[in-house]
Amino acid sequence: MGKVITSKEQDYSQWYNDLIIKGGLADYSAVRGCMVIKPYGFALWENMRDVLDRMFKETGHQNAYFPLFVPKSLFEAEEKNAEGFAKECAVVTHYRLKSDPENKGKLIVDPEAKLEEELVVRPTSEAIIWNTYKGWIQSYRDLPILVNQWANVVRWEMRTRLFLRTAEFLWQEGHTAHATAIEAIAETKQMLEVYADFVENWMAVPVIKGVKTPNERFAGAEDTYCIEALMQDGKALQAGTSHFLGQNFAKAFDVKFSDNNNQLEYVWATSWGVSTRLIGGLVMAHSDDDGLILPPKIAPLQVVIVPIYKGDEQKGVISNEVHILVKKLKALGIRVKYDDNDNNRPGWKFAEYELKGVPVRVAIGARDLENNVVEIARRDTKHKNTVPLKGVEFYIQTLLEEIQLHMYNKAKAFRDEHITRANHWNEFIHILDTKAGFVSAHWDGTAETEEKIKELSKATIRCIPLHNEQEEGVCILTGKPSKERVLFARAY
RNA sequence: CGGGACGUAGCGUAGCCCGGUAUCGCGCCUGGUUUGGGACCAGGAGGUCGCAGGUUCGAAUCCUGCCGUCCCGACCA
Repeated sequence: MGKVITSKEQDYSQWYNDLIIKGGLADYSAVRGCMVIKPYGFALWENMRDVLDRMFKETGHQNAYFPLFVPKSLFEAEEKNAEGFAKECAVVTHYRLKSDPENKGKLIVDPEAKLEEELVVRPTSEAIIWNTYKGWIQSYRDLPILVNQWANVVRWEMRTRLFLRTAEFLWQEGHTAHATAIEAIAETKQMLEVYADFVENWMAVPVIKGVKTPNERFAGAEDTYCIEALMQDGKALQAGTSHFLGQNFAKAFDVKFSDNNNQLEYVWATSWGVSTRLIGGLVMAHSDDDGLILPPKIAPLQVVIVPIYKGDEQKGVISNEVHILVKKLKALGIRVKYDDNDNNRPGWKFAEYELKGVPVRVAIGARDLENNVVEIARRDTKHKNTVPLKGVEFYIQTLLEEIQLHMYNKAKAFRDEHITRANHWNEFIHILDTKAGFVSAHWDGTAETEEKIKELSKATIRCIPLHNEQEEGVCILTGKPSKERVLFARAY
């Protein structure tokens, strides 16, 4: 027996860690709070990145790259943003090490090499970008600026979790500049739709689109839109955010443009991002006790073919047949691997690829060849089927689509079953403690009540859903009047 | 930053209470037999017992300090 995964039931956190580590997505590293993304995990990220990147370009954006370091004076320019991130910033104070005169072979920070101005390692890039945009924008003819960057950022978190929250993580951050508020708001909403489209249709994770309350808003934003996903343990996960920044950064960095009446106006801004955290969400939304379950559209490997043979002669015959099949599958654009490694037996391979979440497994043995069939196993349901070898590539192509759809539908059914209405406080707590998931409830709209609910229940307002149904009611905590329900949940 | 657990071969562990140079499983190497759900036999390699001090003839084991990791909480994408 090889790698054993802790069951979800027994210890959800450990189950999650086991999937990441034993599934080969990532490793712990020598750096506290930082992880190594292994080739299999990075291949998954690359697939996600490529799709998103294409979507960004289709919506008119271009990629650029801004510095990792932000001078402190720039960082603090937009006060709310700076305050919001201040307590999780890594700061560079020196630029040189030297040999320790008292400890041979060791190094110390050279006290002579103190920077005149500290450099903040970016927790997000609005500051450095808006400082740059100031030089790019004079006229309305320079607008809009639609830029995205793929980058790493650092947020010095107290507590880390693989993919969900690490000190350093990879993400993309879009930063756009517009002549009007209307246009900037449209951009903010457009990118939210792009994220929702990506997460639902490529990652097979259903999301709820909504707006954050002022409390939960991005520091420095006028409005934060989000997509919220639900994990199998009933906790919510913010999967992406898109911010309407108003003129806050333009004012902080003095970015003005002349409109067509030669009037000077401050520029309107947006920013939006998704990160490697999505991988954590993907894992927790779909996987089971046997390992990862990856949606075909972004799985690094979509099909693995395992030969079953006695002796080299049989293996040769099977391999000849498989090579033809591999070619056919590749011609259809399917990512396939033929695992003819002699070191592991079929049973081992079955378990290993299930652990890694490969959507479809094809097994071919001598017996199958005699009958001109192969055995097809799908990862999501674990169903096995014997199908004719002839035309099997089309069967697989269809099956991959079916798996993608099934994964989404299953996750959506789970999500929908876990949106529960609560009308009284006791009911609210009871749902959170027993069933979890989203709780739809009335709230009086004040930050104080929101805080109080969070303190008492550990649940936060995940969002006010877009196009939310208006309904008279009373706040579950204070009994004050409310005109719509909002979604609460305990969250990652 | 608080609470808890832990640190012994690549991984998972026993030994620690009661001090005598380290157990077992997986993995790895060699050879052979195997291959339809994590194969078997035989032989073999691999260890600063987290780090630094201390006690002792002798420390994985006892004492002190430090470091690190994970889990739970507060904070956050």
